[in-house]
Amino acid sequence: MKSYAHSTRLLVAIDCIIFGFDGEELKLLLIKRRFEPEKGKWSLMGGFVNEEEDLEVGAERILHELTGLHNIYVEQLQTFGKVDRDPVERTLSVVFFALINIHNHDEESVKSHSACWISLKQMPKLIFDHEKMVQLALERLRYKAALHPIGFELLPQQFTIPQLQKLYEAIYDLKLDRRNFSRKILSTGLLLDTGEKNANSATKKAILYRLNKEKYESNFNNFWYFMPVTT
Amino acid sequence: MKSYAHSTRLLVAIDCIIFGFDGEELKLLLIKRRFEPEKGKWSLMGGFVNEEEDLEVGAERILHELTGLHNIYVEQLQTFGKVDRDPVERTLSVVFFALINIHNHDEESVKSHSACWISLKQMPKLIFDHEKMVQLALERLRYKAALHPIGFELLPQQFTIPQLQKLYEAIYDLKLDRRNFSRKILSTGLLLDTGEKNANSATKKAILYRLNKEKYESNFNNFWYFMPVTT
DNA sequence: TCTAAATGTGTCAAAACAACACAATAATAG
DNA sequence: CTATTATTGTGTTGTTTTGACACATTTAGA
Repeated sequence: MKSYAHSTRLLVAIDCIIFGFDGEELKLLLIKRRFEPEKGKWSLMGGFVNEEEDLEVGAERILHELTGLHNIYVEQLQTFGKVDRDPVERTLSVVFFALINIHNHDEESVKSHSACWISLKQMPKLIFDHEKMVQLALERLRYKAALHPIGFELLPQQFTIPQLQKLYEAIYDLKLDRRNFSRKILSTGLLLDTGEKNANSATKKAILYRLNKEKYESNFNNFWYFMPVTT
Repeated sequence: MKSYAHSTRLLVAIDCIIFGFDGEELKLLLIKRRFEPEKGKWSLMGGFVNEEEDLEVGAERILHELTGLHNIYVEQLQTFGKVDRDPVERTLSVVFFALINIHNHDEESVKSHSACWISLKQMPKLIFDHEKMVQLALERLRYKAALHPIGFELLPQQFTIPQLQKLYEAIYDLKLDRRNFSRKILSTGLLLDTGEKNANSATKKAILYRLNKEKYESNFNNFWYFMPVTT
């Protein structure tokens, strides 16, 4: 048997939601679409699945094409398959989201794609159902970051507790108590004191930490309770 | 423009993981595959996506075909797309999982598909990558049921607290303290006392509760902390 | 050297939690 | 009819965690 006697075969795309954090705001790397329809409009970075390519490999290819990076945090979000989601032809979109350090990317390839880091709070209109994808990705990020230590993927190797707090505040769009946050984070044992201190600070220099990799990996699938419960 | 000038179109299947609970064990509704390859082997219920059919609609169609039920709890899990996952031809599988009351299903259609409720602890070998799908679905169920009140989907309309506890113990494969569990569940306000008591009990009859729908819906996306933290 | 802004650490009362005890109910055995 | 046994409902207690808040320390710049 070489194939199933079934005719409906669909075009399959991969779209990537790329999160970054600039120290103040949560941002997305968006591109200006380079072909019709909707040419010139804001869009997620995407591409079609190749014939002999696994989905995850396709996602990495597409992410690499835009950012120049390998080995970044990627997770499959969901597949969007509404019949009319693409006006040209029915196209399934397998959506991934990625977390990267906003300062680690290839400026050239970003430029050549007319890509831009845009704050989640100033999101422009996006093509097709891409806004729904972003919405879902944000929910998933909030969900996951509240329970698993993935926030670190958005920060540099060395970071301070106040930086980490600002990140969580950006993700959840709320203010946290400095002292309680610090206590909670330190109690996880995920942070290792590097001995160094933050250089560029106008006031008291904060301690630089790095991630405790062993603890991170061994306990990744445990639940942490980073966020306060809101009932 | 009528289509994209791109040739790779893929066959897309939908596979459904159907969870049930018989009062003691967590079970899956599995079928014996009715066509080649792997004819006669255990498999998840599935089918191909129709040309003019949304993914969710396809999932409901497939679930209805096997169980005779409509309006059941369904959630998209993930899309499996390894190039060689189906030996015949590359086929994407969009996987859904469903939670149903094990006593609500059409015996006839279940029989005609040679389907069977099988305990998770006695799972047979499954075709292709279906075991991975089940594994992922179980993880997702554990994840979700710890934080959101979806367990109720597996129980009859009226249920007792000991029944609910047995359900959670089955999902997480652990023993819980009866008294602490009761206190925690009641404190959510999700349970309404029906005034009735469990009939078929050899000893003290337990209070029958039903779900507080308003609370269920309004607070569904809040986090509940049903399960103890294991750090 | 004084000020202002940010950081590190500590306190305390309230809430949540795990471990455990005891009384009430209902079928069954004697 | 009573004792036994299994199960259910509810309470107690000491410990831990949490949220709200105070105070001292560091650094750049006035």
